[in-house]
Amino acid sequence: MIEADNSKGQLVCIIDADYVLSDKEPLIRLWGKTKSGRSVLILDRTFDPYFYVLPKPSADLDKLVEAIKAMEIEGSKPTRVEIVKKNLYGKEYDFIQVFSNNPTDIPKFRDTVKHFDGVKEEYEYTIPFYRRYIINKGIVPMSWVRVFGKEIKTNADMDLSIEAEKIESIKEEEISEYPSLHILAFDIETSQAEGDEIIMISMMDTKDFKKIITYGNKASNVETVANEEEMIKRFFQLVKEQNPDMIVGYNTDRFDFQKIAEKCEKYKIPIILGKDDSHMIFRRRGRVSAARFRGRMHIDVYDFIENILEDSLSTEVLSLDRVARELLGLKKEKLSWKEIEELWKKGDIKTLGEYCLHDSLLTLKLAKNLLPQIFELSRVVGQTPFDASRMSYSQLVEWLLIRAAFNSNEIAPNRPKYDEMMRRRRAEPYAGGYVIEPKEGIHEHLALFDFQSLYPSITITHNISPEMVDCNCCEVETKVPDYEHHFCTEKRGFIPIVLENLVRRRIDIQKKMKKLEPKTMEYKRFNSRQYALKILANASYGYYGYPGSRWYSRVCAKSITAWGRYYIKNVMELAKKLNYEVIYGDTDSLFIKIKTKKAAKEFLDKANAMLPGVMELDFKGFYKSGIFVLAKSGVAAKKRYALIDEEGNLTIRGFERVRRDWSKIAKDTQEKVLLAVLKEESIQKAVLITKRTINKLKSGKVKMDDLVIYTRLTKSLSQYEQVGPHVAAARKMKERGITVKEGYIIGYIITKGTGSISSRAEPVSDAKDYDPDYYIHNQVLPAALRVLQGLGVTEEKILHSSGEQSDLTMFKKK
DNA sequence: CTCAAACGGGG
DNA sequence: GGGTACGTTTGAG
Repeated sequence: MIEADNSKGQLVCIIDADYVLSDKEPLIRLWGKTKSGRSVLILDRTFDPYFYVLPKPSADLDKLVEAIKAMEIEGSKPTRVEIVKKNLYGKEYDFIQVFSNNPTDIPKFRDTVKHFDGVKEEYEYTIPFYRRYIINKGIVPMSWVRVFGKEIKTNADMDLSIEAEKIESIKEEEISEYPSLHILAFDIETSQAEGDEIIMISMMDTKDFKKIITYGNKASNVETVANEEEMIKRFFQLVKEQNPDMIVGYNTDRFDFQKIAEKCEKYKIPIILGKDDSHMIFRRRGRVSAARFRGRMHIDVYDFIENILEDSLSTEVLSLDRVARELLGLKKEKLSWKEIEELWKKGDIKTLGEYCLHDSLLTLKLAKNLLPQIFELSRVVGQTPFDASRMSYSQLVEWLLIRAAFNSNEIAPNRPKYDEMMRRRRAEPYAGGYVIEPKEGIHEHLALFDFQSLYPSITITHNISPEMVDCNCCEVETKVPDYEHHFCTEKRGFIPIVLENLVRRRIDIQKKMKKLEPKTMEYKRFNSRQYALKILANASYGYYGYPGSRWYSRVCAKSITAWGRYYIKNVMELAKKLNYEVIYGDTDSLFIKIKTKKAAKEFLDKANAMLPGVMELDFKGFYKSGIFVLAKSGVAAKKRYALIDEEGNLTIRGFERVRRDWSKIAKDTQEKVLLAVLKEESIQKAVLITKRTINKLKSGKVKMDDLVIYTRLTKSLSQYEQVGPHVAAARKMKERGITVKEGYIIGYIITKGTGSISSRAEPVSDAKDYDPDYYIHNQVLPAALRVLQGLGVTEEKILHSSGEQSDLTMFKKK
């Protein structure tokens, strides 16, 4: 049956996009699925890459156009050169649009053109071709299109391939659901003991397919092959057989696929996991290289969690077990590195297999849980889930703005050059949000109020946009508080318009949600979408101040925080005038001592009556009591708090996280302290645990194993300018004839004696004693205090108190 | 105080 | 299709 009926077109949801060069011409490929679940590849060869040139005002435009037309680089010439009117920061100019028939020509042409007489600047020469295409064609990933064209044959493993003649986007309102997708999760286990080998691979998909592959030992639940190489080949073969639409994993960009790539290089086997016959590529994108295969989207759930979701999680440790516990309520029995190697050595493949498969299961469940959120984010910014799931807040805002710019005939400003970025980074920090530091102690009967999206509201209300700063066109009615700038009140700025649109869409969705049952799929989809709209609006302030921003503007960023301080101070003054005590306030939220709901509502109404535009204060609820701590560390003040609500639920934030370069005794103590607080509901017990650990350290009875600190040598020994403890220990090892190289992880113990910490760092094998003071004050106490400080416990209290902390035991879960 | 260097996730 | 992390923490000097 041919579904590509040219009269009606084919309805396809676009999941991914890329391009290939075919006969030296770019061929755009859109990878999608129909409602009935058929996979469709759409090909389009009608789109040409281009960039813009801004001539100097003095330039002879026609002459410049001729010069650009005449240039020839490595046999390529521009295919078309046109003069177009476009806006840059709201002002219209004549731009020269330079087309090519090959995307790789664009940087070459740009490099040549920039030296031409009469050229002021070049623009939009770094927009990846497939992104340029979907933006210009109005195609939104994870949305539907109707494609008209003829069916063709390709080498891709798809149900249908269409050479497109016309592609129509379907409006968001018409179809908002997703096609059903076949998702496969996988996980690998490795062992450092035997040359860093991959010892096992497990898979699980949404069609009930499960598989564990290993080599060597046999077990009933696993498939055993001859060796590592065969196992990897078998993995590729199984992926091809199952032919899922997506592959998902946890930290697979940085770990699993890196390991697989290393091994494939060693065995000289190609990594073919896509739907065509192309190899896997690592697309460098800043810190992380994204593992990409064509036509089968790889989503690394961890990337998305690290970039975006972390802010809304209560766990501060992003390991698979902790994230799964929070989001799914599922526990992962965590095996340590050592335990995995022991199971492998013992040949207990059955247990190891179960463990490995369980990780695939958790990853699959996590993906099912998070993909709807990734898809909505993808829709809102108009980038593929592959890209959107790997973007930071700033990048998401940037791509949202680039698409909006195209739609309003604006040119996207360039990213800053390296020097400019460094200059921005070194710039003086400016005043941020207004903070009222809390008085020490426990505060009761707290009402929490916060501004609904304070910074986006300010941006919209006061028209904060770079091209609107200090205009000459209108009467200056309102200046930014304590700042010699004003924003135009006649015209609307580009960014406020974009934000207004986000806010309006969010309000519409929230209205629709009120009519739906919270359990329905539609409700959940809307909820994901309003969340996506919210985080993008909230990230826009940060984008003004982000050094890599295309729309960087310190004036805008400063003005936003200045207005923010102005409004929250106003609200605080109102509270004082009404004789309410403000206990704590930070940027956009404040805790006020109010006892009744009625009084809270009255206060809220009075506050909102004096706020302009879309600005609005919300009442978030009552807390029976709370403690707030402002832990000064360097320049920035980190906010930590512990709250107990009316139901008796305890919320603590800003406490966890000791890293791997901490000793086991510090990590264990922190974990026990946290458990005491959260599970056993006793701060007193937590203090006792810490005291006990300290006493044990003093007595000298702690096992040396628990004191080892592991740190990686990231360069060769001679290259170090600063000799940290691990470097000092490594140098001692070298002197004693042990090989140490870049990349090695050095284990050391801080021993007794005098001098710097480094000079007392001894390699594990040589350490005879340990310095209790160091482990108490630099390891155990900081780790425990990270949790306890927020609960009002100080170092002195742990060291000197008799253990009586009765004033704090009220912090209990019900 | 400034500056260099390491962490995260995975095993 | 030119994006070379990022924000935070620790210890040395």
